[in-house]
Amino acid sequence: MNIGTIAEKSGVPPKTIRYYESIGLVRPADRRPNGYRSYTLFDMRTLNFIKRARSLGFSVEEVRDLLDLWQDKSRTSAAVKALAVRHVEALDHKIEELKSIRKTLADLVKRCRGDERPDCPILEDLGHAAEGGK
Amino acid sequence: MNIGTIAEKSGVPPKTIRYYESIGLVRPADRRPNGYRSYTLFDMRTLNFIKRARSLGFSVEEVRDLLDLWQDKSRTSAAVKALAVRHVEALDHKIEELKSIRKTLADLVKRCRGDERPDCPILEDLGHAAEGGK
DNA sequence: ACTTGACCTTCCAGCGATTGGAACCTTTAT
DNA sequence: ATAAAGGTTCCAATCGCTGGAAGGTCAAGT
Repeated sequence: MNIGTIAEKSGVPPKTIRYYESIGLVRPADRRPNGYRSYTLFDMRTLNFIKRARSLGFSVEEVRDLLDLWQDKSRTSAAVKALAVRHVEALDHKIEELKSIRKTLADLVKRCRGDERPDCPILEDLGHAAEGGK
Repeated sequence: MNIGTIAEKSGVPPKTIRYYESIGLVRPADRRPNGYRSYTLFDMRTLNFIKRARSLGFSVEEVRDLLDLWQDKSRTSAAVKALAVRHVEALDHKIEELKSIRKTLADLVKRCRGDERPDCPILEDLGHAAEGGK
């Protein structure tokens, strides 16, 4: 399988696959006599694993750890769970942060008339943060 | 006021202030005879405005637009509101995305025993995404 | 046989928003 | 006199790709 084929089948672009190889996230692909990378179904599974893990918001370094655990038959599920729990906590933190921002901004938006006049509570908040915030 | 002083007072690090100047987000600071940047209270207000806007999640480009509107006395509050509404929508989108990820992952975590044994629904999900996802 | 187009290769650069560090100059305090 | 603390510039790194240039290879059509 050439890189274009596995890219299409896995949904991971060729550029990204080469990038993953360059940072050692996937093992270097075998090469054909012409220099083309040659992929197997094993590589497909790995790419799908990575893609899924990335879509769940794990960083590339976390994915590296997850791949290690995946391949390590003597792993403990506790180790995997610990990694995942940390990530859920990070997600919770981020969500709360965004919700707080959203609330502040939505309040300002609600108080802004949004007409042709220049006075606007949004700009006032940003401008007066000088006094209020410090 | 030297850059260190305004940095401390505004909470924007010197490095960041110079960066903002380099991308034209703030006007180039006046220079003293020795080459040091010299700041005024006007600059303080601008930096505070930027800091507040950034803390509300506006991108630097959005902050640029907001600064323009702030300085433009003939602006309409409708223009400001439109910008803010777009940003609230972007926040909502991001929050929903993270919540969805969090839910998926929290379910997997719940189903993982987290003991000394190797079998783990989290790794199973990631590994079998190959068949399930495609 | 030749050409076109689609693939593959490598390497370098850029995105966003800083931040760190090196190498150097100036001011302030001891 | 000297050392610490501040300022200056410029280049590089972060994270996770992605785009583009310059070139080699392959399969199909004329």
